[in-house]
Amino acid sequence: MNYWVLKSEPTAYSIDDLKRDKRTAWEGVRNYQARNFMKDMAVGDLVLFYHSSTEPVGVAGVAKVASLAHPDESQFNKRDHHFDPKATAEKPIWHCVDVSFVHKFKEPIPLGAIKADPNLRGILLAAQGSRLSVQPLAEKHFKYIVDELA
DNA sequence: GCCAACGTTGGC
DNA sequence: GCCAACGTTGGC
Repeated sequence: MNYWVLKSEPTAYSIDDLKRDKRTAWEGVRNYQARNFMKDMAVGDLVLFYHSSTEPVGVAGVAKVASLAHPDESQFNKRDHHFDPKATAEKPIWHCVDVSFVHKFKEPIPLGAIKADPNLRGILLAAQGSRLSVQPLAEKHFKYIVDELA
């Protein structure tokens, strides 16, 4: 079992939206590295749901991978902001997994607390210039955040 | 709103 | 295949 971080701007899609929807396709990722990580995901993998561009930025809760990667439908939709003219149904370019809601933390764990914690040294989330919206996460870091910080 | 970091594009 | 220009991300 593997662990991951998924970032989202809460104005676009928040953990409350996921709580309401229970499950959603994680569409709109348009970065090859992030896409490749989603292809590596397995059903049941656990995910930290991270809120970016908000106050405070940080981990808002836990989600779970609910499907293997499948073609991201938004790449085919001309009206969608994430439309990709180079993608075809036969040769889709972008893939996404479904994720389901697990838990929302009472208070989000601020990025600052994650950066300051020596137990989380090396976590990709705290790395300088870490813009990737889908990131792998060490099991020990996942457990520490959920068990000790949440 | 600024800007550093990073990814992508495209001319050569 | 290099690399400058450009676009995007995302913390601050």
